[in-house]
Amino acid sequence: MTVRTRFAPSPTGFLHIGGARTALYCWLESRRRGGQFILRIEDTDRERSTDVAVQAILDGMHWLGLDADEGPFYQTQRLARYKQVADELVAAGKAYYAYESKEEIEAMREAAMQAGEKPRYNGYYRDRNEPFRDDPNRVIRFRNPAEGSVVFEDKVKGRIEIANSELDDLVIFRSDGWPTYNFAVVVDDIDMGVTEVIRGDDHVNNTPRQINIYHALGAPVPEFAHLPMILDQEGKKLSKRTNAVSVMDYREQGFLPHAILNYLVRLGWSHGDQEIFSREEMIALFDIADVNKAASRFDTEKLAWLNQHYLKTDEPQSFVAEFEWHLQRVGVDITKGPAPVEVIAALRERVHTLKEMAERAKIWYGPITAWDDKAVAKHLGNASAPGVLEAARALLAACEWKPAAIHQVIEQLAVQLELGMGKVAQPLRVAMTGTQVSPSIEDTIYLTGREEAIRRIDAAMAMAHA
RNA sequence: GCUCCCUUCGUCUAGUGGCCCAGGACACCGCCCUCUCAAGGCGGGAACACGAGUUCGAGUCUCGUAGGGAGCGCCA
Repeated sequence: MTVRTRFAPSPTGFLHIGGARTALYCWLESRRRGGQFILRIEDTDRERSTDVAVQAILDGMHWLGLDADEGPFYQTQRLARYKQVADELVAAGKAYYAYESKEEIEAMREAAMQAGEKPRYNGYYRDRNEPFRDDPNRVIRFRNPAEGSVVFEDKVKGRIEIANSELDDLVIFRSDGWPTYNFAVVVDDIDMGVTEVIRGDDHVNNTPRQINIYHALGAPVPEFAHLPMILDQEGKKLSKRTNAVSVMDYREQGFLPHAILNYLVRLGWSHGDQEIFSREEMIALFDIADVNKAASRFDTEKLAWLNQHYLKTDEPQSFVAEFEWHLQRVGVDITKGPAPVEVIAALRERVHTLKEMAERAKIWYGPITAWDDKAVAKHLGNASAPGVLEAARALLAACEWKPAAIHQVIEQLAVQLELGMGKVAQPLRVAMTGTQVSPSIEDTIYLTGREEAIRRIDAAMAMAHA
């Protein structure tokens, strides 16, 4: 039987980083084993599900390149099927109607807590054999086995056993006519032939209940793998308030999708000492059974390192489009400056993100907007600066406009004026950028363009004399 | 409260009884290189939560303690 995994988010928010890792692992597991990856939107919570969130999740998945083989399926479109299965369960005596109000249930829970027990349903209607009646409080509850225990071998956590006496008769159909999560997932996973259920470990405690439903339905139980949580830098639960949680936030911060994937694949999983994984390597080497049991923290510094690694080793062509997206976001008109690929070549070793790259590229697409006083004083205010600028102006007006040729001009200048490279390059750097930090001087000048470079030297000469 | 789960450098991790006075990576510090900033090279500090056991031998097995997390919904 072929392996089928599924990613089943509920559309109540954006695709967050933990969900992205779950999706990645599902995707990798299906890819390595030659199976299928299914996307299913769990939108039975009519109160909180939104179309905006559905779109955000789809966009996030697409941006990461985690394309599904099947779906997206929507649970809201499968209502008739859930009803049918629930009715079968009731007919077979494996589920029953119950009529307590929410308030009554709440009171029941509190009473149980008082008595030092788990808060749960007391089973009032379990053996009452109450027939269907039209009642606003009517729900369908699953008749959970009273005896024995449920045991399963989790591919991440290992053997897990929970006594049925710990489980109560959960609601599988709400009074509003919609199925609950625990029921809908099982019906869907059976119908969709899911063989590997890979999800967050906040679902571990639901698994025994679901296994009981599989049994009641006479369906084969899939394999389970529960992934530990991803915590923030402080070891706290990731929260929208203090962390970037949406994968699209990471896009805005200038991270490459592949860097995020590489970071995520190593968070909780490893292959010896290897840190860098191409898409193909991930697929070939990843195994859900090798995932760690413990929660891990999200370390933006390491993500930044990976991002830079890909920035400086990937073919610039492969991410120019993404870079141009960032250039536009910082208000750059890319027709008014150098080709973005050339900017990438100059900056890729000096920044960690595309956002940073775009910020620093601004100086080549428009006038210098700010002068660093210290830089001006130090490098334009010294004795040799005017001579350097003047000589450079003359040579740059005539040389071939290529970084290598410009480099020669600078060197020639240093020899001619009997100055160190620093004395020659720094005044020019300040002239080109208004600051004392930039890529190599020849790249900086080259990207500025001849006309503009000369204009900036003129401006700098005025400042040097003043 | 009850149930389930987790615990190796600051962080991500290697490690499946001897190869470990614990390896790699990020971060940090130092040196080198150098037109600035980076990148790169070299080097450094830094961990088996604790306590009992089992064993000739334990980071690795068992039990306990402590700490952390998740769940206990007509949310997913």
